[in-house]
Amino acid sequence: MRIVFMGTPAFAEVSLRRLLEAGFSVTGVFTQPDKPKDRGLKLSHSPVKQLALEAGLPVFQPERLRDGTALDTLRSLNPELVAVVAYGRIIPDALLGVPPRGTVNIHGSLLPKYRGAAPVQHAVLNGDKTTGVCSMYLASGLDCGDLIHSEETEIGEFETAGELLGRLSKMGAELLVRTVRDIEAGVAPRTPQDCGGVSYAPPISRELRPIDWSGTPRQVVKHICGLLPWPGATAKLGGHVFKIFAAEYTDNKTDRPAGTIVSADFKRGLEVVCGNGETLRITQLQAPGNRRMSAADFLRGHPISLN
RNA sequence: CGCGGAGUGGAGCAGUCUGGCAGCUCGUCGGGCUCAUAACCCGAAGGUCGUAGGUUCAAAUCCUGCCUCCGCAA
Repeated sequence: MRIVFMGTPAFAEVSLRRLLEAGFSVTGVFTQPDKPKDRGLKLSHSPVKQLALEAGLPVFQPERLRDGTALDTLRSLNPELVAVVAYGRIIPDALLGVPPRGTVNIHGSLLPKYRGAAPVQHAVLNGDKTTGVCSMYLASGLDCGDLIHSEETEIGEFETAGELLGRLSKMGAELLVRTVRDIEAGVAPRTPQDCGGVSYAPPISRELRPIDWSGTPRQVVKHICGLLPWPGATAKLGGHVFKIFAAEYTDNKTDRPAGTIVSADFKRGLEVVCGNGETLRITQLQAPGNRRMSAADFLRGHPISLN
């Protein structure tokens, strides 16, 4: 089976690695163009490109997919199947028509729930107890193709989107291998999505960062977890805006208003009132320009006064 | 040359501008007090101030090179 792989971030890299381990013939890899990144704006390439280079696979990084060049490239690779995992672009219909066995995609949710760019983050943000991954045929339209396989998993109470993404990437990789094998054997199922259950998971943006203390402690925790590792939920406490990494539930209740700091010492921790009067203890945070540390450590050197 | 911050006992920080005894809040160890404590009191150990040079009577502090770490932005 000649496969062309399209993908970009770490989530996709796991799938490509698994495909190669499973012995499939990957004849070309499409990934997003290199971009200036990090301190010094060094040009860096995607995890998928990194792996492709190590594996000696041809890498293609078209700036645009609709100018005909990408189509010619894909045709010249003569794939039987195209596998897309978090490529970061809509694949034009013209490209979908190239591989005779179709174009398959791994998506980080149980479609039709959470179509779009950030299914994993939204599953966490919404406080869902479970989510999953699924494989599907790519069709024109956002994540609306026919389903092939899916697998469900529970979301940990304090599991971050990043951690969940890591787990789902492994599940997705296994699912991809299984899917490709089934297609190869001609036994892959094909089920249209249930249009009644459609919901969307738009890209995560920085505007989502500020914590709304009027929510329940669980909602706040889910907000924190859903925005990690990026962009991170923020809270204004004692005059500074902190990035919040972790919090834990307490047994305390108070009638003070939401957002009030009820304790800020390294013994009791940094405890903040939520909407229903229950409090949440912030355990890991990061001050501007500083690195991440425990709330207790931070308070040793930066006392916050209660008022 | 994208912008910026930081390296100081085990932790988090102050001190650097204006050079002059190594400091704060904790932790650790020993002792004490209390019905009790995430409480209090007394005492102790623990630091080549990232590194190499320079200036100086004197450098954590000023100058120069280097190393390491981190934030923002993408």
